[in-house]
Amino acid sequence: MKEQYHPQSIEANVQQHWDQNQSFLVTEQPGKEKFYCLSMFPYPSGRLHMGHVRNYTIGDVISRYQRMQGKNVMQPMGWDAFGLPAENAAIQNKVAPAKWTYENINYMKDQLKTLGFGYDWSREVATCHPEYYRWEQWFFTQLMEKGLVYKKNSMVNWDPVDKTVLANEQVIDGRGWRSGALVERKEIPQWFLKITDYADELLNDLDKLEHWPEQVRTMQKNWIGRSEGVELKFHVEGDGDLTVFTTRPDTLMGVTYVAVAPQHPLAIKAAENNIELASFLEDCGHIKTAEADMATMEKKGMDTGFKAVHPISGDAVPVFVANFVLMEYGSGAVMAVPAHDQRDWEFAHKYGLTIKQVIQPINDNGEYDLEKEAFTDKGELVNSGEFDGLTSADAFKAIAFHLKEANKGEVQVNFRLRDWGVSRQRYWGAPIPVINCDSCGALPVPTADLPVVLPTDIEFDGSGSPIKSMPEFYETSCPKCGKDATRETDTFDTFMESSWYYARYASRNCDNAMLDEGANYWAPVDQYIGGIEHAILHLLYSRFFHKLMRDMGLVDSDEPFERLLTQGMVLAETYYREDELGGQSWFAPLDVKTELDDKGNLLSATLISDGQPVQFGGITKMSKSKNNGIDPQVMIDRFGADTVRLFMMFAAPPEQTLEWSDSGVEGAHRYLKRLWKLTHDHVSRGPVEALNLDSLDDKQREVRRKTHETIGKVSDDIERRQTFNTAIAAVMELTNTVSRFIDASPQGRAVVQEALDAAVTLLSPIVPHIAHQLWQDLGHGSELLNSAWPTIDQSALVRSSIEIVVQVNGKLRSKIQVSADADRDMIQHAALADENVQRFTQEATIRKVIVVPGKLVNIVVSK
RNA sequence: GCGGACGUGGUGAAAUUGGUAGACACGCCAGAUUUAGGUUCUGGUGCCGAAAGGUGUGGGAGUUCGAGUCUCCCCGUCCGCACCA
Repeated sequence: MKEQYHPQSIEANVQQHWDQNQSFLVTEQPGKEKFYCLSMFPYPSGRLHMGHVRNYTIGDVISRYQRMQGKNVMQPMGWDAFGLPAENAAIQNKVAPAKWTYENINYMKDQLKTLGFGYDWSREVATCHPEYYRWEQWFFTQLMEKGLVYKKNSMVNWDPVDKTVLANEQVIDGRGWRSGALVERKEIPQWFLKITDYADELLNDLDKLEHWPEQVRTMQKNWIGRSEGVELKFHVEGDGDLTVFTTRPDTLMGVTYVAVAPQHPLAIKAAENNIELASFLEDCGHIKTAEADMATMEKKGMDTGFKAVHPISGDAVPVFVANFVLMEYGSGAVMAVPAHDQRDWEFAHKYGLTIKQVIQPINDNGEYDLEKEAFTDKGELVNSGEFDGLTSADAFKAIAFHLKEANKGEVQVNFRLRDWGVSRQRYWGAPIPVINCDSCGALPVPTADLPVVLPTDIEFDGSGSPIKSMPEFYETSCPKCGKDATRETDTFDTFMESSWYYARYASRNCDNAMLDEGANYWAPVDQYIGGIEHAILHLLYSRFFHKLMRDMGLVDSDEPFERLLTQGMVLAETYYREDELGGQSWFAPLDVKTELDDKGNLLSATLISDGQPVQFGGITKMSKSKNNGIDPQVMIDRFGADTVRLFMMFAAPPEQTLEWSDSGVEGAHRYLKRLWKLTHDHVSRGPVEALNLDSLDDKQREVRRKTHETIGKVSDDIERRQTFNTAIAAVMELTNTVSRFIDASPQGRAVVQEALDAAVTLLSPIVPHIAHQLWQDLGHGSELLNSAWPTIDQSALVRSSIEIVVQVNGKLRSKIQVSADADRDMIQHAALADENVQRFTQEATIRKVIVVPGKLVNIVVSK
């Protein structure tokens, strides 16, 4: 055994050993318990960042732990390879998206290998590969046949200068990020998947996901947003009926106006002869499609001049256009009750509209002031004619019944969830497998003609997708009538690819179907690990896809992910400068020099290369677009993979947000050196004899107890709590105990051997390379990777006496030792007899004594 | 704006079921050995205080024998909001 710890050579040797033995190649083994451990696959942005290291280390720790529990573990890896950054790189560096992507994959794969993750690389997928997306295309054609796909108009951000559709991310302060032009909302036809058909099941099945974090289930529940209400009609004089949905029909008699979206036909009709209104609608077209922007903008509206007839009272109320009403949501119209809805209240105040109270607190309990704000609680009806005196709940039923009788409305369940728009007007994605024929309409590409391969030999200049001006791609013939037809040139949303990759890993080599029986052997994923930022969209779409695949007979489970660990984001500072057009260029934190005051506040930030100031852009998740990803490579090169893995797991519990700082890496490295030296010193003293439990002295028993307590603690921390930081701290305590234990006797050394064996094994999922080496040095011929996880010897845990904390009025005053089997009276007696305790109880009256056996005594006194 | 989380020493954090606040580390201070593979080892370290002791988990209130943990209000930060992935 070498005296010095040399991570670079050890890691290279151990990785080569795993490679040669194909240690992580797995196959289906009926009869052996399987464990599918999956980390969210990365977008191949160029280099790994710390968020990846965190994610993949967690996955690897869990995989190796489960393997040592004797399970058949699969841990695959692949690439979420389509997406916007490849197009941006193409524009910036004049390199084709495919070439850029594949080069990034190669580089990042090497990085993953140097980190020693136990992946079965034979299952690797890259979503930009035709052999992957052909099955996605096939699946889409099947969904078309089943009627789960449709086309409708929907809004996009249009850059009138670059003549291209912009992602929300590419719209900054209402302008295109490259052109600086004011964006316009534009409606174009797009493909949708009917996720709303599955809304109920997606909602109800959340209850089955016991091993998902509560917060993720809550977020999904709120996102799906099931609500019961009434859909009703207002007749518009000189036009047709206006349909609205409300969850508060009890407030119907308080409606004093109705509002429609700027894109609503009624608004457009009203604007035909109203220049002012037309100009208002034009202004409304310059807000980007993101809901956050819609919700935070100034609420504005304008009277259309139309009057709507109240379905019960028959009163005429004005119809307004309001910029906050969404055309995509519901019918694009809402009824407004200013007295009982805060947004309506503010709008009514701004435009001088009537505020009519129809609800009051029951028995006048509760305070409110309609002069200051809306009263939004439920209560009892007033000013509502025949409904006066009813409670909100009863009024809901009565008004719904009334409307139903009059054929003007009915009870309806509504979802906030909208159908999934999967069309993108971009190049770097999977082509949508549809052929448009003038006579036959939109038809799926026949299975035999799949995949529709995306041409990769292209020039990309950023002004629209090149395949849209490539006749050799889009010119084709109709599969039905044979006449000339055109291919769809839009591509899929990249969430399509990431919605089913977990299943494809399990059927990786199947070339005649989307999935084979491997998918049912491995699915569902036993442990899924990924960033909390995916809590809603990716996880909801995957759940939807799994149910679609189930209904097509491809898998037989209901949910894709059994247990979910949502990793907290790794954040870093951001710095930028604005250019003349108002665009922003972002600088890597490592290239910026900062000055802080004593409290850590930022005084100044300058770019190291030119010494000029840069703006601080806040602390945000590491991302390509803000250029604040920290490359782990420097750290790996300097300290080795084990140190980086140990440090990352030790820094914080996995679900917690982590503000990146590298202080402490050296501490992790130092610990591994200490562990190495401790083992070396022990081994160099020669062979160790077997433990003889009957002959141990007290100190030896104490070390043994620490060893077995640590085994229990670490097992629980890894398996149940998934807090790897405390697992590491526990092993550190154990090795600290061993370092302080000076006993060169044969049994003393046997106790140390047991402790070191345990420490090395317990740490092996986290620092597998050094552990592999130390295990051999400790004299074991077996392969640590395949060894069994250690178990607790209960007899080692027995204590003869325990410490009890004594408080007086809740304040710690003393600690006493009592025998482990002492009862309440004995503990209380010992506590009251304690010298220190008596100092605080002598002059006072004892009111009460609380004894918590095994823990503490609290003596309540008063003067 | 809406939905979800988070806030503990100089720093990362621990406290698992309401029961010793600060485990384990980083940093810092003092000492020892002198350090060639990013030295090593020993001791100290929340704050105030000589000590006894007091005080302390973003701020304010409350429940309890006892609150970092539970309840309410406020402040701040982060994530998501359907075309970043």
